[in-house]
Amino acid sequence: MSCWLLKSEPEVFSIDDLRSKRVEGWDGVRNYQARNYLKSMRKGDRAFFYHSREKPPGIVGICKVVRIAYPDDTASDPTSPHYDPRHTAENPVWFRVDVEFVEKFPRLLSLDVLKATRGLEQMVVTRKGSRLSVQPVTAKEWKTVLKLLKS
DNA sequence: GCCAACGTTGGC
DNA sequence: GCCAACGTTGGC
Repeated sequence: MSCWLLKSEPEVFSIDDLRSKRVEGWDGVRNYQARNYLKSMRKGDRAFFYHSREKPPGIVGICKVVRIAYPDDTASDPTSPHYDPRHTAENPVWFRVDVEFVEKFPRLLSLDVLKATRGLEQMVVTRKGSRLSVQPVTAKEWKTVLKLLKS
């Protein structure tokens, strides 16, 4: 089982939105590297839910993959901000997975804290200029982050 | 809201 | 296939 980190602007889609919907398609990803990570996700994989463009940004909870990658229809919708004419039913370019709410942390683990935590120096999200919205997380990093909740 | 860092596009 | 110009992301 792999671990991931999914970024979302809470103004657009927050952990609370996921909690009330229970399951939601993680759509709108329009970056090839992020898409490739989406496609390598397996059912049951867990992901940190990260709020970006927040004050402060950070990890707010956990969700899990309940459906593996399938075509992201928002790419076929001309009215969608994520529309891409190259994407067709025959040749889908963009994909999404479905994620289910697992838990919301009692407090946010801020990016500042993550950056200052020993063992998370190599974590993708703590690296400068890291814009990837779907990121792999190592098992070790996953445990280190969870430990922060107990401190 | 600014802008650095990054990804993509397209002229050549 | 290089790389300048452009668009976007996201911390600050």
